[in-house]
Amino acid sequence: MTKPASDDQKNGLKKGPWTPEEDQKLIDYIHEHGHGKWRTLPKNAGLKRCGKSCRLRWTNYLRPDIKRGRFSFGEEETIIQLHSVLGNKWSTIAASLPGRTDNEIKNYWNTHIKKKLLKMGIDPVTHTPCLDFQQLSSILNSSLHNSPHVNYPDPLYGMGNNTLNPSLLSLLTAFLSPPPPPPPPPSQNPDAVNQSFQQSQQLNNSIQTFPLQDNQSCAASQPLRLEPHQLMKAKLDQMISPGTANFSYQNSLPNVGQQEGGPYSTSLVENQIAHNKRGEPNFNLGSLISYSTPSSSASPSTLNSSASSITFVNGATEEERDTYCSNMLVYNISNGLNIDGSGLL
DNA sequence: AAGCGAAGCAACCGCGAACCG
DNA sequence: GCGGTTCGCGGTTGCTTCGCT
Repeated sequence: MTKPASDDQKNGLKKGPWTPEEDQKLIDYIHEHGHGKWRTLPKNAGLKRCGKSCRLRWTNYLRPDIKRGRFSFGEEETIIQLHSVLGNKWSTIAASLPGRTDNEIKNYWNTHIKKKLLKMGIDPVTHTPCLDFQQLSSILNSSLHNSPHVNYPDPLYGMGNNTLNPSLLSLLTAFLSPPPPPPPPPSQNPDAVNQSFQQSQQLNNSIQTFPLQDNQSCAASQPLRLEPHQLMKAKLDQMISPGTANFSYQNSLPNVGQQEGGPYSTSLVENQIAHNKRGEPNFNLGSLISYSTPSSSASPSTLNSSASSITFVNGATEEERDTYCSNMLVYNISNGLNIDGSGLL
């Protein structure tokens, strides 16, 4: 059965892929007359296309300022951050990425980023973890037992040299993080969009602290989340023990040690960067995490003496990320690495 | 080398907003 | 204020390419 002819076809208008000749006609016409008046443009340019098709071809493909090629790390992260604020406002997102079209970003989101977020157990719509504990546990176990690339002797450590297994900690980070506040209603106002983006940046740059609780209270409130907390605490306690941990970058990040109820001693685990076969850094989450313990002068009333806290330096500016390699999570997602950070190693 | 499915991407479609007389 | 027209956006489709068997 043949499809009925559309209005465009009845009008003798062509559909489908553009030929180089058609492209050249459109380019020549727009160079001479500028764009706009899309309705009348094709006739004036001698094209058997509808105005809509011409506009799309120009804005998505022929425009001289279009940037081609692979999305950079920064671009990908901008997309993810803006999407978490704006949702599927592709044209608004595209406005923040010079040379990229809304269509290109939309395609890239649907074919790359969305799948990888899902693979990471992150809901691409809400940008919050969508794994339950059983799924998380399953991934932890499979990473421990089945990783063909990196033989981690421990699900949370690297090769036993105080290097945290970055992927699993990123997973835990996502799993343990509270959901972000609901996004503001979408707006086409550029000022409002910029403001939303800045707020998003500020939110991401802020420090999120998750106090570790004792077993009883944790089990009582959120039994399914008990084990990761306990596990992380135990591993970090072990890692931070005197003489075994290396610290650096202490002065390079926001002052995460000054918190209400302090003073705290805060250190960042040394950032140890492996490289994959392409020579690209395979970020270690060490730079994402600081570990705080109450100093001897901390008031017991403000902080239980047996408690510790894990502080996530979640985000930071692009420059800080680039400099201190603090966003292994997004990097791994963007570069097709496995959840365990292997894949290309 | 051929067949097949998956992935990637250009292009189309429908709808709503903006514009204009 | 209203109706018609144009434009732009987001969702979807379908063709091409790639990779695996």
